[in-house]
Amino acid sequence: MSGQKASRHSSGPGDMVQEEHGTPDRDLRYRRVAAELREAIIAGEYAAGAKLPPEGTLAERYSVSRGTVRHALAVLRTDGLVTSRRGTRRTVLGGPRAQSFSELLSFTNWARSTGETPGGRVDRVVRRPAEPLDAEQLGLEAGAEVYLVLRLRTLSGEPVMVERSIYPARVGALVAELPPDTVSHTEALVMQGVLFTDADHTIDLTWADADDARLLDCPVGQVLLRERRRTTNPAGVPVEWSEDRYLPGTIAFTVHNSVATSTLGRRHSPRTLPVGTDGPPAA
Amino acid sequence: MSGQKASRHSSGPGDMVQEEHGTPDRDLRYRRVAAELREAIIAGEYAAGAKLPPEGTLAERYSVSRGTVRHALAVLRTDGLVTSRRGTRRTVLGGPRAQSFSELLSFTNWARSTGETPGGRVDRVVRRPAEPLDAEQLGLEAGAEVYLVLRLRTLSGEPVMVERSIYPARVGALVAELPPDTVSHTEALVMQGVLFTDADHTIDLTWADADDARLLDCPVGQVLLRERRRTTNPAGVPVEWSEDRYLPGTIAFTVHNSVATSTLGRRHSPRTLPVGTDGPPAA
DNA sequence: GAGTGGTCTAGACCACCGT
DNA sequence: CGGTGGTCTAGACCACTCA
Repeated sequence: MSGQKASRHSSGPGDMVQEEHGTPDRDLRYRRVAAELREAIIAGEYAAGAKLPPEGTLAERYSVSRGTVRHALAVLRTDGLVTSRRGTRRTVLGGPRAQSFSELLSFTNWARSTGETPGGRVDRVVRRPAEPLDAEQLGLEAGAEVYLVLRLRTLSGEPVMVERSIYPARVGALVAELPPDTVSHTEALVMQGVLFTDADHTIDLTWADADDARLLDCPVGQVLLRERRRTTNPAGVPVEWSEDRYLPGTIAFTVHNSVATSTLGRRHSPRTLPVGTDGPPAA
Repeated sequence: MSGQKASRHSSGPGDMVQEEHGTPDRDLRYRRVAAELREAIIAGEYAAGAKLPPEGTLAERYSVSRGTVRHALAVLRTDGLVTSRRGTRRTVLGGPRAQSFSELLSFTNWARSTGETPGGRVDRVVRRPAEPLDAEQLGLEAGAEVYLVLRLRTLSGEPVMVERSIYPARVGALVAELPPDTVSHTEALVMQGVLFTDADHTIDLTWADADDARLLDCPVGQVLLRERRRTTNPAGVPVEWSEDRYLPGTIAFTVHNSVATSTLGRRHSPRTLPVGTDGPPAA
């Protein structure tokens, strides 16, 4: 959402409706409508560039109010499936499909959604006092107890990423109890009632240290694509702080945004997180 | 927007309301409310972790309907300023503030919004037939005429990024006419009536070629953070296709997302765009 | 000027959270 | 159980696009 262009267009935050947190897809009417439209688009009933029927027509077709249709269309719009402009019918866009929050949050969910086979192994779990950056990101006192989980993640058996997740004590204790072969820590936590609702991501690059090199089977100093993520629960309390390092060529991050959907930004001077300037290790 | 968690939460696209394209911030009621709440939050009237007043109260306070308040809050939510959960009041989040669409779209706008001084110089403008990737991204016939604009971008005089923008003939012709010292091509285009409403971004890494090395004053083969961007107008017609290569350490990309706001994704196997596997040039 | 999307209202009901 | 946010409706009016 938000800004745009100067003269004719020009900014202004976009807007979105609220949403429920945990209902099967087709229970809610707007989701049902969104799902059916999405399927129709993907099935090719509406080709890229085609116009969608007017809201009123859709409302009749699905026997819902216009408001509900608009809610559904807003979902599709954020997903980057359709645009809209006053005065004309909505247009179907081509382009990549955005993924869901859970696919973003969890390597496992993401891999599964792409048909890949996710795997991994825990390298070590360490219980230690929070370092300054940990404390800051998790909103803890310096020195509070945290858990560090270092894992290698694989795709179809190939090493792809090293994940360093840091959890506050309460959450970390749950993670430490998980069976060593647990594929998705995130999923396990969710099932134990830990809620993940918001995440801030920072993407830049860094260089492999000894752990990375050993786990990814690459030289120390190898350039890696880095994603750092701070995830919070509905109350805004941080529940995870993770640094993921990907081998180049294995992954790219995609973002869709529009005048009605912001969320992405660039960062220059260190604001919250230092940018990866450390430079390649002497190695 | 979108998905969530498994058992209790679990996925499902989020949702957003539609939005208008070009009205001053405070004309619309929901924007006025959003703006005032945003200011109040930034001013510290609601600290991080604090609870916002209930929707009904806000509706009275601003003399609008509850629907309008919800619309405003949805804006703040997408910006990552507040969370929400049924049954409890909304919570104010800390964390980085999301930037606007225009800041994302244009290096110039972004730099200005951070207080930096953007600069740059055009290295060359080439009019040539579209290469296969260009044609695909711009939705043109192979061999259709496009304009390539190669520019060095600087921050406070320091080289930061090399931008290769490819425009379809109609748009390119406008760009080619711009005075050589035009700082913001995007802004200039907007003023000429070219609309930018949606963008797909892909972030990965690549290695400097001869042009990059010359302009950025770095060795050939230097690792660079790459952002490729395809921007479309409200009709879904591509208006720009750009590849930006940043020196490491100068920049990081940030994304906020929540159960109510997706847009970010990972990509593994080439779907639309090949991931940067080319590997460092023999150099 | 007809068609269509964006804004806004008023009210209803439900699901969930905490006390 | 009361408070609060999420869903849905029905209708109104306006702004913009396009023929």
